[in-house]
Amino acid sequence: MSAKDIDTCDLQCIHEETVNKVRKALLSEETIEDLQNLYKVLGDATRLSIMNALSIAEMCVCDVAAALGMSQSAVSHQLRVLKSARLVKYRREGKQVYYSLDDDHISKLFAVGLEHVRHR
Amino acid sequence: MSAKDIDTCDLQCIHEETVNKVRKALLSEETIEDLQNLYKVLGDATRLSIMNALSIAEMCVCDVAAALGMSQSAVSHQLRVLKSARLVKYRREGKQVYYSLDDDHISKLFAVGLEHVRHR
DNA sequence: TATACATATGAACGATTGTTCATATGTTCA
DNA sequence: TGAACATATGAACAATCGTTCATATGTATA
Repeated sequence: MSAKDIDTCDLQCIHEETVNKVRKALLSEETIEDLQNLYKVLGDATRLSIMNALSIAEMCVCDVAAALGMSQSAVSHQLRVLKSARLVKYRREGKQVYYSLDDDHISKLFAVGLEHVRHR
Repeated sequence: MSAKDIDTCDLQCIHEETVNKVRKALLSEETIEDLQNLYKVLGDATRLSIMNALSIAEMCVCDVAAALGMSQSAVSHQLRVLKSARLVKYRREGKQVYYSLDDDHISKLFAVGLEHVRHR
């Protein structure tokens, strides 16, 4: 039974004070979920490559596909995901739609990750 | 045929200069893959919750399980993932193993994400 | 308005991932 | 050394995700 496990654990191993302190200070489930969604979007090589490209220049969908050697469809699908996570923005000009990183804040997200990865 | 598509695209829509410029400036595939792995690890509510908890206090596996209402097994599995991404470190003390965030740099990763999520 | 083209979207398939359950490892203390 | 306990790990199943293929939408131009 899980009740038994928890009890056993409560009695034998847990630092109750720490656990209570931590419990009170935890972020809300909603915030954690938002963070999860953000990082999940960033956790894909295709999307990171797209963001990498857009951090260099504003580009239309076709440009991105050509630069990365991907299909138009795949790029479009992923741009949609990036857009709904507010990581990229777009502007329409005639038939083309030009995408770019949403703001400088996004580059920072990218940069902090890079720092970690390169730090050994 | 994909060759036809690419040609059509090349002739009709691509800004060749931009594409070439971007191609040259792209991060290496290896770097992108490292970034992907990092963010993928962060892109899970359980692991974020664990990191959230550890950012408040160093804790043993049992404490974490109790604080988050999770099974010991699930916590252990995820701590392993966090460990291999160098996001947490541990020290053994008797039967218990105490985990904490690997360094202050990790809190920054967390914080930058939070900023984005909270910014509207 | 009809055609061409850039982009978006829906369905479906294969691959990846997180949990659970069962059990193994490793440490302490009698 | 043997029992108790904290932690780790392996296998397997369900759920989630990214791609492809086919097609729809929307814009410009003849």
